[in-house]
Amino acid sequence: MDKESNLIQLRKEKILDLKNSGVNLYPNDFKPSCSIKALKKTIEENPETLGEKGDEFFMAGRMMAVNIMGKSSFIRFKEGAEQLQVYIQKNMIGDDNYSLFKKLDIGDFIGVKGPLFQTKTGEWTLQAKEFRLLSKAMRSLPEKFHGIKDPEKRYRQRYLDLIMNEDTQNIFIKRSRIISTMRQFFEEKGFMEVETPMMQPVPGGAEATPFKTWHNALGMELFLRIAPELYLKRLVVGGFEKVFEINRNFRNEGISTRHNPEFTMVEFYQAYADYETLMDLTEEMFEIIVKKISGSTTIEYQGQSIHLNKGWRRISMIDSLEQIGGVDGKILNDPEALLTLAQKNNIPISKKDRHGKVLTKVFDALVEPKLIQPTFITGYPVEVSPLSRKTDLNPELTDRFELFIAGREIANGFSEINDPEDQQQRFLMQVRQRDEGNSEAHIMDSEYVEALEYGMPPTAGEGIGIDRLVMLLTDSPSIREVILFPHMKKISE
RNA sequence: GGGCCGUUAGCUCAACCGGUAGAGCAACUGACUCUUAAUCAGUAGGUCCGGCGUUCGAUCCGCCGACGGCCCA
Repeated sequence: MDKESNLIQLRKEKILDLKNSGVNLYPNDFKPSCSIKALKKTIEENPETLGEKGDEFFMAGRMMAVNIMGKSSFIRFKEGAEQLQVYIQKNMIGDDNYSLFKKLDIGDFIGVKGPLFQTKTGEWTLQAKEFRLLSKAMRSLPEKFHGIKDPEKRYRQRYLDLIMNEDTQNIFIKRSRIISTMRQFFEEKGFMEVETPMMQPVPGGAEATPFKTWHNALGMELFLRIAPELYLKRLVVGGFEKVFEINRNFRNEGISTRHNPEFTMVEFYQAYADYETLMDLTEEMFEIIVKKISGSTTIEYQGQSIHLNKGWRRISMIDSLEQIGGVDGKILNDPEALLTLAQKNNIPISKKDRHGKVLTKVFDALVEPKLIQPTFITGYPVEVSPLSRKTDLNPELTDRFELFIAGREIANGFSEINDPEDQQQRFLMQVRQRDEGNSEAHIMDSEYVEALEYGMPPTAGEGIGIDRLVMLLTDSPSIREVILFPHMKKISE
């Protein structure tokens, strides 16, 4: 990877010395009694069983700090927020073991056995009676106080970030808990978890540029999915009336603080539900998750207080343009006046864009950034909603919502089209857009339409961006902070 | 894709107007049996992101490129 520094040279010589003196640098027969966390719990609950004559424990870990004071030393293990200090004395472990210990480095894994005692400051500390090397490190860790800060290094070598930065660990622990809480929520509501193809012959379910790949044996082009939507609805046709899938989607687009080429979404579908059912469900789910993760329904995100307790604002796109975007209501029905407004605000409009698309673009520019508190925007134009059911009283609009928090889209849900002829027409409208140069417009998926022709119950479905949700609940300014290995350019040479 | 900023020791960061690079921690040698950013004494460590140019002389100025961060589309 990089040139060998003097530090590594020295380390290699040391390792060779240890090997030559018969030390097994990588044994695998040491079994700790318990984790540090469990040990700390024991200390808290049963301090009377400890002390010099009390229970002895086998403990293992990476040495994160070493203080050698001649014939006695302190070392420190870290395990997330938990730490364990170990006291090693020459006359306890013997001359040979002690001189071996002195040759070891911060970053090495060691195992110790002994009872606990309290130092003069009261810290419970393991008194090592036995000591073993468990795994030798060849490279030295970053500096203990400042740790590792360079974002590039943190992302490319995430393991170092995780070793050195407790905050980073906490983000990914929270991420895991958010997903498991969500999974539990769906299961308790009677949803079944499924997995649908990540490689699809016709990429659909969203407006995005897909990644292409090739299957050799089948001799066919495949696409990494941009959404699981059309497969999940086939399952509803098949009789699975409540399904969800938590997995990756891939979009071949720019990278930013809010976009990673692969990102995680949950999509879920419920028969005999409509988009309003899902708004209620979303509020309920978020409240449960937020309480569990943050302990409160109010969170801080980048200096803003966000209140996530149920009863979020629901407002139509048209009303939001007027009330939140400050757009004169008369303009909204006047395509020319709206175009002038868009130009004035430097909103790029294509000549091919129909009125509903222009409205949506103006909304994105003037309203979306102002939606700090959780807000459902409803009544999306039919032109930008090729899979959403038309509103009964106004066929220009759809039974759809998007959820915005902290100025960002977090979720998108709607009552599904189950009229196969309507769906066919919508796809055709998309095909026309594609022909007119919109490379992100939907591709016709005739097999999906055929599935609808067998009959789909009235259904509503929703997708929630997990990465963005995790950003929100971990107060992370960039999506890279919540993805373990965000995509980076390859370093040449 | 565009704009701004950054890249110096293993890590975190300095270096005035262009005059051959410095600290803390880590490392190495030694002292030290209750330290906790241990302490004390000493030592070593650099392709200043890469290339080209300007200059007597470039970490510093200019151009090109790589990678990253932020903002915008």
